[in-house]
Amino acid sequence: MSRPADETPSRASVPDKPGLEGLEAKWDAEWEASGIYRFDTTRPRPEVFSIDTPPPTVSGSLHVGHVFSYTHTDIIARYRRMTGQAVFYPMGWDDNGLPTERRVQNYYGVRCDPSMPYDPDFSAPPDAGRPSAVSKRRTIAVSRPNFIELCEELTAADEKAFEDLFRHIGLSVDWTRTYATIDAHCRRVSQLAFLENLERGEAYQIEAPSLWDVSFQTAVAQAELDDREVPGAYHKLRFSGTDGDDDIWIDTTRPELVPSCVALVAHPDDGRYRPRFGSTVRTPVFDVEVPVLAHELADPDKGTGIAMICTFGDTADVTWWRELDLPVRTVIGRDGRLAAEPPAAVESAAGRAAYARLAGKTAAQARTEIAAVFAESGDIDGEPRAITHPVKFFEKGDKPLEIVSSRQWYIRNGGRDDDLRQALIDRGTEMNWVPAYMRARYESWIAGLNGDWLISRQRFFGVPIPLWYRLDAGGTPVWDDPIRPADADLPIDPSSDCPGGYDESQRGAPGGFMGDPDVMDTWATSSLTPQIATGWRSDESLHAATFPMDMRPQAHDIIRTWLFSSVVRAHFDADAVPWHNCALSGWILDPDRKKMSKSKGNVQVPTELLERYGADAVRYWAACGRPGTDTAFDEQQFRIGRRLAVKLLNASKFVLRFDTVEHGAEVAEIERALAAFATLEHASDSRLFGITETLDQSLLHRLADLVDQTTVALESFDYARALERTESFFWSFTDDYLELVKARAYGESGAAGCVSARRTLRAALRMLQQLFAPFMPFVAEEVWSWWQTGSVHTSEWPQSKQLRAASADAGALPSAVAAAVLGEVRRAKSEAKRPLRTEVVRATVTDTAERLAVLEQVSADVCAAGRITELVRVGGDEFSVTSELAAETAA
RNA sequence: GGGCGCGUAGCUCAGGUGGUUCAGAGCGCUUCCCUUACAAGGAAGAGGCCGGGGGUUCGAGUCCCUCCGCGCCCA
Repeated sequence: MSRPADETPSRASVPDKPGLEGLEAKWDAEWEASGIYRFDTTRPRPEVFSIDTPPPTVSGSLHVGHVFSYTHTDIIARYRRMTGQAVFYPMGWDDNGLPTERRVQNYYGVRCDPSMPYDPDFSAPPDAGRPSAVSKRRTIAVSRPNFIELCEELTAADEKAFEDLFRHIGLSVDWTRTYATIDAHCRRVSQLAFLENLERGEAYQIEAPSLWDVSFQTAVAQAELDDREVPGAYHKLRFSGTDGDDDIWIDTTRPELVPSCVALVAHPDDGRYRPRFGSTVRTPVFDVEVPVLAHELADPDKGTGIAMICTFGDTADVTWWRELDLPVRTVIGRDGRLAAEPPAAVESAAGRAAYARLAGKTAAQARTEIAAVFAESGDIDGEPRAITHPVKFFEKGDKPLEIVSSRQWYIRNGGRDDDLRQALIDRGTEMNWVPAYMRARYESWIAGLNGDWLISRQRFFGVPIPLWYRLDAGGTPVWDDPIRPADADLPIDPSSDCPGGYDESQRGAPGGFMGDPDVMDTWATSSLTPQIATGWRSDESLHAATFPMDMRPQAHDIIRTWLFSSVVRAHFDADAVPWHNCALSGWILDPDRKKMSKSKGNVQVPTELLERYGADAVRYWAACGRPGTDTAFDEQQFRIGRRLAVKLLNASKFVLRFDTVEHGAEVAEIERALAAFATLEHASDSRLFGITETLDQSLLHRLADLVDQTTVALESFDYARALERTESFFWSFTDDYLELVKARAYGESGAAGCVSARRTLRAALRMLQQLFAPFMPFVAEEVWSWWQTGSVHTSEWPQSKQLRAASADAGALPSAVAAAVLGEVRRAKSEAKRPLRTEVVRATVTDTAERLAVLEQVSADVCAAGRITELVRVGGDEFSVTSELAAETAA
């Protein structure tokens, strides 16, 4: 009985009492040691599957949302790996941006002062991390490079926690390939891409009105806006006619902006005001003469149908100001307060006196004050009327945005260029969207753009704009001709690095230079993750093997930001799409169907769930959430997943026992037949399989169908369907097939039937372990290790061809007929409240001739499983089974 | 106001190109069973005019229209 070693691997390692505990740590260590998830850099592009993993924001805490969508991606990665592709699966950390900046300020008690030089001897304050101590002292000013060092120090611990979580849930990430969006590599890519955009004219700076957050003291981009319904009040104000014209009454929610009023505007078709177009009126109290103009953006149904244009109250003002060529009369400053002096146009003593009552006040304070001023002058009609109206906010802010004029950097995105806009919409059609309807969100976002992408931010913790400006003899910056660094010097920080040909003493001095004070928006770096991960401009062979990437997984709420901006960058950098497939995941909702978020306090912590149910069970729950669909958090699903994992352990143990346990059949003959049977892959002729029984052939037929279905589903990123089909098959495998062949596998009906059963069991088990591997990698690897060599995760994905050959066209019917009869017999026993092991003296099956013929082929198995002594078949139209149970024996 | 998605058993959801297979799964509930893989299990049962109304068709959860309700994105 000699057998090749590789056909009898470690049978002894099937445990008596298999369990799930400890599998995560065991296999994570094993995978790390064997390096099976490392990217093979020698493989050519067609054999590579590259994934643009979303870098999680590491400044927050972990929650189940992280487990959810990352599991979806991992399932695809594992499937692709089993199909033979080299999977490029890096991990990034997003530690660039406001959330980290704020945490560092509070944690260390520091503030960033970009004007300070780098201090190489600086170290973190000793009381860092102790809020009570930090809050009692003054904040320490540090340079931007020092501040970034503190950010890196603080985020390192968070990144460790995320990596631990991601390892615990079995992400098959190549952990040798990680990046952080604030690290030197990312800063370099971000700056280099910006400089190339600048050279090609895709980036430009301009002094223009832009949306401004007065709390954060920074400009913000269109993609970061939220409209919020807030209370306001219409103030009906009198503008007096000139040259004897009637007065005009306007409704405004922002009366404090009257000193910045530059015109009135009504719709060109509005008969009420048409006679007045071209005439002028005088503003109340401030007494400035302004024109009455026409523009189609004016809404005749709003208020009195005529609006005042101020510089600037909202984005409509900006449009009117630009298109009607109006002057600027600024009153609101960057701090959100009214400037000390009124615009020059306010000349009258009364006007200036009135303005003095507003100067220095916040917009809200000034609003109250000016209502009093107008009440005194009689220019307001009645009391302000309370309304609610949508107002633009920075998504992270809590004060309404103001619009101030400032010098900012932009990247073109089609918002002001129809050709570019169309080109970017066309890029969307080059990508496969999962689910397909998500493309509509992308297209409608682009269609609604009304300006280019503002990328400069007046913040500290971010990637600096890598430019300097010459200062003329008067110390004024020469904006039009920036000094750019050499590529080799990147990344640079212009606040502490010197441009070539200058020295530090010339910083800020007339005839010297100054650094650009701004940093780039966090999306300006995140939009480059495909370039960052694939070695763009730094590892050209890696880049060639992995870009454009195959898959971008992400949540649907950031299509307008991350997804769109990435397409813009790849369009410019590579004249290509950044990836071929966009897989959009949904959100986790709490059981009340509300989105989970920290602020709502309904976040589930994954570590506890992983402890209680195991990683495979948590992954099971995640995998049940279909692509793009929001999924409610349901702890019940974890239990089901756990039960499935346990079932796989037990079913594997059961099937594998038949290698050693023999009953009545000729042991030597069975051993010999099984020895010749390694895996189905090695056989090409159906006769060689030795699978002679109809029920076994039928199972293989259904298994072939399953393999085809799951393969198709996974190819189209529909992991949920693949899991559902596999799970459903698996339960019928254990509940019906295993019961039906149990006796035969024990050898109770001869050697041939025994061999057929055992081979089928082993072939099916092997494939089921593989089909489950992407979903439940730990338990799959565990049961695989009991009898196979190597990792299941690098085994070849099952193919249906050999199965079909072995199934001899048996079809699915024998399985269905056998299961149906067995089910009826079980029901009879259940209804009689008798144990399932009760003997059935006679079972009479009524069915069609075709099905009865099939039943005959599987009757031995059915009788054995149902403990049926005599099986009688009767022709008929309606399927039914009458079971005569053996008499109850006296207790 | 515009766009997208969703409304199927008490709950969570499946139902690729309309046709005995589409009226399903799991959970929950009820009953039974310690059967030699599994009692952190197994077997069986009850539960639904597939949101309402029209239409196309020989035939519609499945396609079209409309209404109602819910969610998300954008104005």
